Amino acid sequence: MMRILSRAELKNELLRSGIRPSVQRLAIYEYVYRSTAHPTAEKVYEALRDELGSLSLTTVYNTLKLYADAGLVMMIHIDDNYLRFDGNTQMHAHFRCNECGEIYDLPVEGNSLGCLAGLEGIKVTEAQLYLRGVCKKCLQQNYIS
Amino acid sequence: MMRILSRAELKNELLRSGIRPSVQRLAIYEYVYRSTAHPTAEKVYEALRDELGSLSLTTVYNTLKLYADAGLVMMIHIDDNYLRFDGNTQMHAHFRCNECGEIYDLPVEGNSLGCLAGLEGIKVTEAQLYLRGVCKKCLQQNYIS
DNA sequence: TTTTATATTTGCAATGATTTCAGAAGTGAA
DNA sequence: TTCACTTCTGAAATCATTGCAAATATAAAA
Repeated sequence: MMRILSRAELKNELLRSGIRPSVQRLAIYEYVYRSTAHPTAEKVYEALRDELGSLSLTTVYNTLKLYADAGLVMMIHIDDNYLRFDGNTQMHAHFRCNECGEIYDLPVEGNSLGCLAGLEGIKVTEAQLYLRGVCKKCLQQNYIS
Repeated sequence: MMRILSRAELKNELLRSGIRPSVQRLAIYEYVYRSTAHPTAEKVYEALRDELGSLSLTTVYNTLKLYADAGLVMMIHIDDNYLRFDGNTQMHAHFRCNECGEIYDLPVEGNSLGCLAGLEGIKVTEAQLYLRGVCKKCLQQNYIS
């Protein structure tokens, strides 16, 4: 588990990736980095609009795309309707509850790609494991009702 | 590896799932079942339109959704731009080449979820493993040029 | 400090895959 | 044949995401 970074350290992360840390960029990075809710672009926009005084949804999309290309955030495609973003770039799986729509992180232990065959001669740069089903909370509620 | 089913057997598969095998439905099922290209709805539509004389893109979408809910086909979310479908419902991973866009199947051996923690009390109904990178063919071409 | 060049942000319009919807066509039972 | 019900169709609507050109901010040079 990596230590939680301060705002100044997040700024340095951007610089290290060759990205100039404008006010908007740092705010967007910090929000996604600290969130555990896998926010959509819209969510990031709503959360920061007031705080920043001025912000465009286009900027949010552009910036998150920039970060995804730089490997600073992960794009999560588990939702049928929109793209989500995750500031945690360490290997982990995602579980989406079909009842409540919530997305949970699942830790991955050991070699997650050990079960895969046919990787010879292929260059893998990214791996995502998505699970769906019903979460603990919804299972209990369904049982009661 | 499961035996390849005949058209009559595919029809029975539909009936067993409580789906009435109309001309359109059977054609769509058979096309996705026999394809290894992870076709989009548009692709299915183009491939069957002439053969069937009459077909609506809406029907293709509705039918594929019906099959996905019934567990007869898998929805593949690996492509940023559109939904793809896979008639192979056995556990396997998908690899998408970032250069050519091609999607390949990767066999999964053993317990693919063995590396996961935090599954207690959760009901998992679906697992998808997506990989991205550069495929063998594109790696060779990049080296030559 | 001003000028200048460049990078970033903004808001609106466009895009396009997917869905909605209401009517048409098909199907099977009586 | 009629009736009730299911399926299909095509056009219009939806809406997340992207394109674009103008506005603004920033940093370096003069």
